[in-house]
Amino acid sequence: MVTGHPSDRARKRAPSRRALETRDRVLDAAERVFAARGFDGATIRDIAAEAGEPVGSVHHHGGGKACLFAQTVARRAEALSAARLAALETARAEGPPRVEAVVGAFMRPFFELAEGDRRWRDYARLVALVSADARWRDLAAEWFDPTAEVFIGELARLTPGAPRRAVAAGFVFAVSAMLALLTSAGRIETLAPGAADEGDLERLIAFCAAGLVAGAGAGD
Amino acid sequence: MVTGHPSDRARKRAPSRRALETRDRVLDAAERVFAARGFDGATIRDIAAEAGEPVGSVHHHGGGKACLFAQTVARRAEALSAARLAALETARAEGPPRVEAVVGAFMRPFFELAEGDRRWRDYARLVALVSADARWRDLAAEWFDPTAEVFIGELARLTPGAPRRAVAAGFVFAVSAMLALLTSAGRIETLAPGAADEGDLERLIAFCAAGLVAGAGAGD
DNA sequence: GTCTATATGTAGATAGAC
DNA sequence: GTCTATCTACATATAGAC
Repeated sequence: MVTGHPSDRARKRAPSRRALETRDRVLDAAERVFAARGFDGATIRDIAAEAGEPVGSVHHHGGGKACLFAQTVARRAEALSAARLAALETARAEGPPRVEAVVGAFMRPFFELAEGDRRWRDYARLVALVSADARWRDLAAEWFDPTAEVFIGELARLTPGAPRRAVAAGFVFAVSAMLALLTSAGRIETLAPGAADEGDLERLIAFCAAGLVAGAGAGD
Repeated sequence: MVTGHPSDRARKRAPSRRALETRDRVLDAAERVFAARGFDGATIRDIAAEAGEPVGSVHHHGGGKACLFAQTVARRAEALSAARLAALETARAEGPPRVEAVVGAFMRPFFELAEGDRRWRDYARLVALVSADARWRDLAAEWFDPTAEVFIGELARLTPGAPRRAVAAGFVFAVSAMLALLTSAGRIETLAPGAADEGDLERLIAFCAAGLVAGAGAGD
């Protein structure tokens, strides 16, 4: 799958400010449309209309549909990783953290970013798409696996004796649960009508922390 | 989204045996192709080629793409629910079961069906697609929610004092983790290279059971 | 860099012979 | 019921004027 923008190879000069704004508008629109309709369900035309740009402009700045998708995923990945790693450092500052604090360091930054910012909620849907679709495995490996390794390593240190496979499995389960809450809180509402959603994040963290501890000793 | 087959309204007579076989071949092919490429990524032509049928035949038996998808989801839903409810009855036979037994009754039947049967593994991908995409909410509500209600009710009985919202949230987290393992065990392999996958199901059940108990008291 | 126009392929659906 | 041929729409992508 081609994901490199053509201009990466032969960029002649720095783009103008207006060009950068256009590029941002295109990426913002792509983020919304990919989040709403998935990769195959989205069309360049949808994105162009959403951005208020002509179709050709989306191609020019995006470098093709797959490359455009890859760019939207990459754009916020570093900020997300940085926030998570900073939270982990904070948790580690006073000696070995508890499992719950490590899980919180991974999850809370994403929810804080998503709270009140539609763009990060849309981005969460992109992350869920990438995680669920083997076609984007390379993208996931590039942008998400390094941080995952750090957290898995930290969790392994806190659950001595647990095989790495058990910790990795628990981490994958936890990420799935996190993405479910980030992208479809409505599903919980359907099964528990009328209740408020305050506290779901705390429930998620408690769920995953307890699960990681219990899973570390199971299945061997 | 239209999901009713035209012949539902004016079926003149029972279909011949050959027609039924054709219909089954079409549904089998649709299941494979939808599982591999998603709803938007799949095409009627892919399905026709996979089934060894002409394109028109797929339209005739499927009643359109959306209806065909709905049929593939519906086809195995009752068998899955029945297996789960039977397992729950077995667990309940000797007094109140433990949370872990209830989680196992929900999850084990699906893994047992998927083990060694590619069609059920493909079906798991369809279930994951339906769960993640709001567009299929009605389909999920029709085929999966009733069983979910039964299990949530049982779990609520076993965690007295927990608000229903907490139990429902835990159930959604557990289902997400289950679908992650059913549909992309390879993701665990990436993060824990070389290790075998024996025991992941036990880890999943331990993870979710502990998470449900811990989540029941959190977030309030 | 931007935008119009267009090239080329393929999608879902259907009509009508057999 | 089956299968061929076709309709209509829209997809991605690009060429080239400005």
